[in-house]
Amino acid sequence: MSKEIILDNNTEELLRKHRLSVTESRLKILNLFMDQPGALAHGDIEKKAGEKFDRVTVYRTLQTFVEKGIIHTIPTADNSVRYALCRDECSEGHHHDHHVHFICTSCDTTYCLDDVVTPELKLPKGYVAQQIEVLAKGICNECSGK
Amino acid sequence: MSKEIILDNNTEELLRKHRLSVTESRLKILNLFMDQPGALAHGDIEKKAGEKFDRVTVYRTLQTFVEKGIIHTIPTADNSVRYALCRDECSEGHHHDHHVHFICTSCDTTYCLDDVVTPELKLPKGYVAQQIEVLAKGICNECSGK
DNA sequence: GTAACTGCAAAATATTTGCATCCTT
DNA sequence: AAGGATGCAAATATTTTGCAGTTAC
Repeated sequence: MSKEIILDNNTEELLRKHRLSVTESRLKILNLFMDQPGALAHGDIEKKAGEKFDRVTVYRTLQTFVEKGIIHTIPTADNSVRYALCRDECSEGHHHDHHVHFICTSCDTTYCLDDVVTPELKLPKGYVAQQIEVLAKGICNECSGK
Repeated sequence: MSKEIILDNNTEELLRKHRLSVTESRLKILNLFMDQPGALAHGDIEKKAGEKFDRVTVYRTLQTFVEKGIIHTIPTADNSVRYALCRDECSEGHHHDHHVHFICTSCDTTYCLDDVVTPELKLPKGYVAQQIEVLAKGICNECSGK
């Protein structure tokens, strides 16, 4: 149906832009990221996709996307690894993740707050920062309004 | 037997303060943390301890220490989990990790920069931060001087 | 002596690799 | 047609659990 063509348009273009062949798994996984505001863990993807693809494919797809700069990992204090879409400024092998990540302690959603700028840090003498990540925990927009 | 109370004084006292029984594994693992400025991953501990204790003991000891507020986990973007000593303000079930963590891309040491204050963040409307973690990557004091 | 801790074995999870087959270009 | 991607099987690695023996208090 025509609905699928429109839906896939974005993602397909994104894949081509990164010189990746357009496959069903990649389109579907990419759509999962597009369809929701937060970040996804490996497990989420297996579940949400309705156990459609192999676990190994998910691993390899995520790894490819990270390498190509389509998604990035979000640091978390617990062991879990979460992935989120990169903004346009990210390019292969060189992420610009200067936005803030926000984890809601109520609904457990992880957001990339693209518009929140990472503040300046005064580091002790001798320390030179190349990249700064900010990870905020608290109550998100959705949950605080209810 | 009566132990070398003086040597173990620091770590032993710390364990007692948290009402943990003082055992050899706990003393040794705690000493590993005391003896170096950075953070340790589970694997580091197994290695540094000279394969003295069981892997399971390390898992359980680290978990106990985290629960009691003796150490805390440090978020990292790669999958690894690292642990570092908490400052005095940390108490059971309630960490005050408002200092900055710094990972040196040269020597791969993780530091807790206790004196660097986490800056204020302006979050979008509806978002309320309860805890903010800052993770800086770059060149550390040691490495930049060489 | 009792409760808590450790170490071994084994189970449960998570991640990686090899290879034959299928799909994209 | 050629190269890359997928899926299955299996190898590794990581983390958890149960339980018997040991240690701390």
